[in-house]
Amino acid sequence: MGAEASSGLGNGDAGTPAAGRPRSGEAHRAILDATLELLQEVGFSALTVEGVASRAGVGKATIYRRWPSKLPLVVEAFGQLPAFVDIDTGALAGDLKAMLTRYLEDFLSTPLATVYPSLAAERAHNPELGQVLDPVLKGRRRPLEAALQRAVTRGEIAPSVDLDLAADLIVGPIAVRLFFRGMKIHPGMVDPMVDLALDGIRRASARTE
Amino acid sequence: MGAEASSGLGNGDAGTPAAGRPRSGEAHRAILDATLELLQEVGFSALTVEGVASRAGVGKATIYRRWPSKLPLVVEAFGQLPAFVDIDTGALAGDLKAMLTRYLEDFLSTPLATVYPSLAAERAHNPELGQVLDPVLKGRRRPLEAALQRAVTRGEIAPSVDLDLAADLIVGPIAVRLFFRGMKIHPGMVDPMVDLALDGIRRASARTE
DNA sequence: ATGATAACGAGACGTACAGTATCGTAATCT
DNA sequence: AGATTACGATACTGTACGTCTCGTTATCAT
Repeated sequence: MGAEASSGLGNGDAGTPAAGRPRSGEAHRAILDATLELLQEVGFSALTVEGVASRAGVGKATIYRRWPSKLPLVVEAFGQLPAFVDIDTGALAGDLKAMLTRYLEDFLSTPLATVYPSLAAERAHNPELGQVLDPVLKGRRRPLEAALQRAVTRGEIAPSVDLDLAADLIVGPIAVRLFFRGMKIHPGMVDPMVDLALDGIRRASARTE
Repeated sequence: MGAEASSGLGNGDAGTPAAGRPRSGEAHRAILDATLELLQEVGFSALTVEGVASRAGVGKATIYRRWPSKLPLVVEAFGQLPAFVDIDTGALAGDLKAMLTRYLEDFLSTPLATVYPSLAAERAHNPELGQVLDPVLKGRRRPLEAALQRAVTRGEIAPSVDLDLAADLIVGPIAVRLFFRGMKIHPGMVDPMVDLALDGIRRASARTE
């Protein structure tokens, strides 16, 4: 366990002299866990640092020693939420449908639906957040891009297609409905959505090949 | 003070019993204007009701007499921001490209980019907001749906196409890039985006017609 | 061992702001 | 004229951020 691939801002470790008592990894994890729990229970805007400290059994200073404010804490907690999982079915349509269906399930069992738009809202008015957030978001999309890249290799779509735009075309309708329109997306809705987007992408392939 | 009462048309409310001093339409507008100004200047999360009252030259009670909390105030101010403007060029692609280009311009000159995701974030955790917001959002989309409907009438796309989904497919990539990825969308980017989405929609037409 | 250093949980503190309540005043109705 | 209600202003309560100071504890250097 552990496998702390995402320790984030953690101490870069390079020859840290480390005088004095070292920071407690246990407290670190307890804080992130409490943050995720509370995000799920009360949502982002009602989340308080005092509540996190209390839930984690930690002093407020212990939180502020690690994160300068509430926002970066939430960003790091967000980074631990499930992202796209790469599924290789051998065909693009199958990959996308499986991956999106899986991702939608995660939305029901995690605070993703609350945290995602909150971070988007904050970044609109806080450019620094974007710099912290973008690498995380990029990592979360990677499996999607991998599936598209496989389709290119397979010859399913032309190399000339803008894969970044294609990914946005596929994810776009879901994001709009989920976040802006507040619709709950029926799993059965995924297939027609993917088909519609894929038709556009394939057509673009046919035209430019 | 105020020498308002400018002229006649008070509130011509039909049959308002209206005992006592009537509410000042001038204050109402000043509040909404101040809200929009401050949304643009400091963004949603830094907007305070006290700041709005001060900017509008109004007491806080005057605001809370009209709106039960900060959120509905912002929703109403949001409703006054520019939405899609229907442009009829005679062809769907032209309509959409013109409308989206125009809309993107509005994003640079209004607080839309800040307010939109903030409301989306709030609704995720506050169902009541959705009920207030949905009619507003629906109204803002209407020109988009009108253009798609014209295309159906014209025979450009099949009546069997899910126009609601089609609209989301067109708007989706822009929303994702604008709000979640924080990209600034070059006007020249609109055409390929519309083309890609439209290819999918037309293909669906060809298949089911 | 012994001391220097720094993190720990707890919580007091100052500041800011939401939302309510209360002023005295001003506008409108009967 | 009197009743009623909104007005701007401002005091008030409650909550939460972010800072700071406690006494304590863990780790390093000597």
